[in-house]
Amino acid sequence: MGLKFFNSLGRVKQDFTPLKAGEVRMYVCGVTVYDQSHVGHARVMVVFDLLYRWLQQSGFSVCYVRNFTDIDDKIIQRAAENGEDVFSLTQRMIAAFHRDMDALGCLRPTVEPRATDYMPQMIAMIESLIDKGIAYLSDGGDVLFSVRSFSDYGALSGKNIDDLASGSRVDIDQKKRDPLDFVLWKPAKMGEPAWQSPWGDGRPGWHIECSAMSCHHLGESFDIHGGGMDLKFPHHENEIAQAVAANGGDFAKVWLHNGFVNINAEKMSKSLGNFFTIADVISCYPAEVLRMFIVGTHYRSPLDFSDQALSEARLGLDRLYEVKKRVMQLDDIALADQLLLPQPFVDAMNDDLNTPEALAVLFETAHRLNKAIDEGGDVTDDWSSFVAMTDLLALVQDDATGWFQSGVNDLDVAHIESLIAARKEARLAKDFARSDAIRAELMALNIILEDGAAGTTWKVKELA
RNA sequence: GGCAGGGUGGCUCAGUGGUACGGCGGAGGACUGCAAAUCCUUUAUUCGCGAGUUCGAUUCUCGCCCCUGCCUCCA
Repeated sequence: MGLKFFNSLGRVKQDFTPLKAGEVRMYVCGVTVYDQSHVGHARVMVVFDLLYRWLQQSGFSVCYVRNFTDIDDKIIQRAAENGEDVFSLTQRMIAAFHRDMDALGCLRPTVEPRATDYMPQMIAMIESLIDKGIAYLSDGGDVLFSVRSFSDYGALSGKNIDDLASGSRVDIDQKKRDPLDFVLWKPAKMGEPAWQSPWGDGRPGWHIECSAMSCHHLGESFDIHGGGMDLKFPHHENEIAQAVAANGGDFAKVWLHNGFVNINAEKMSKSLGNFFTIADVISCYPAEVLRMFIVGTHYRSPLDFSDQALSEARLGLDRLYEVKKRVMQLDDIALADQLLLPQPFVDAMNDDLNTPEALAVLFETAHRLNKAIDEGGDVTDDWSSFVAMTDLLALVQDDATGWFQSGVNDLDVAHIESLIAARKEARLAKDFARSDAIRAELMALNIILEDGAAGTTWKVKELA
């Protein structure tokens, strides 16, 4: 079974064939850098990181472009609130974003363009749209895209212009010829950052940057364009309109949209204020737990965020680390010459990136490993598969012992180990009362002891 | 109002025209001085409701109920 994707454009699952054999060009909408990223952002980034890894694993050479929106109204507003320079705010937030992504195990894209570095490309695209009569300069000095001049408008989101217009929540703006027309370039107000253009000093509208940057790096037709479901309309619809109208070409062939992260069955978003930042979450849980939480649900399904959900992700990960720990305690661990992914895992990933199914294969492998260890059987093949799968998913990457002992300082470790040594003597002397007293003492400190063939090990008890 | 996506065991999450994957949890057992971990057995006559197509539907069709999202910035 080959690689298949559910293409939002047309809403069908279809075989994937890149435009150019062996190469995949993909663009993913990144973040607007005015604040910390939250769990919703984490989801997109992890989902497309998985896709990036999977495409490479499948033998493609991948050019992955993910932008930063570093100029926009919210950035200007936030910078003003902070009494901070726009550039310093965006620099800070980009650094924070990178920290979050590194913690989550997301690989850096091939290119991470920043909108402000692409003014000439955006201006050229807008000029081309004006030349073609598709964009116009309004009375207020805005350059607007005329939606009715683009016949395919609505193809991605399945919307019909007239339906949109009639039931619309869009404010009627007198400067617009049609309420759906959107801004390509807007004049700067006093004190705002501005760039020179044929229409005066100003800044670009939101949508044009993605069209300009994606086409600049990937050409006028490329393979995959991704982002959150909420970007489908109007953002992606507008990107298509701009790029196709200006350049011709098909723009993106496959559109992939991930579902939302919800809290209490409600979308997590900045505007509702019901969000947790990635930094918040990873201060309470190992970052891999957040990744596991995301990987455990298919990317297009809604994902309910809660403390309980994170705990469950952690417990699942614990099981995996438990196997790793047991394998590491084996005398002679070998890896096969080549780490082969099990076929069912490959099939699952090929099937529109079905990570829950892929995880099921991983857990089955873990179970077989445990069984083989219990029975003293050969572990090489399953362990090689286990490593191949966890490496691909970027899970279970920590040292197993460290995973279970995280958050304990050196002083406590010394204390724990001295108690374990004392208990060992008590056990040798068959003084089980003393032995149990020590176990109880450590349990009170949330430390669980495990007596194994190789001696006693300990781990931190997780608080549910 | 228009459009889109959902409703699967205690929780979570896959999936399929022939009665359901995995994880968490529960129960019993094995192992252990006691534990923990692991293993074994077990835990949905059932996949929102009703009707239809079919030898057979949770999976296809139609209707209904409920939930969420988009239609304004949003990953």
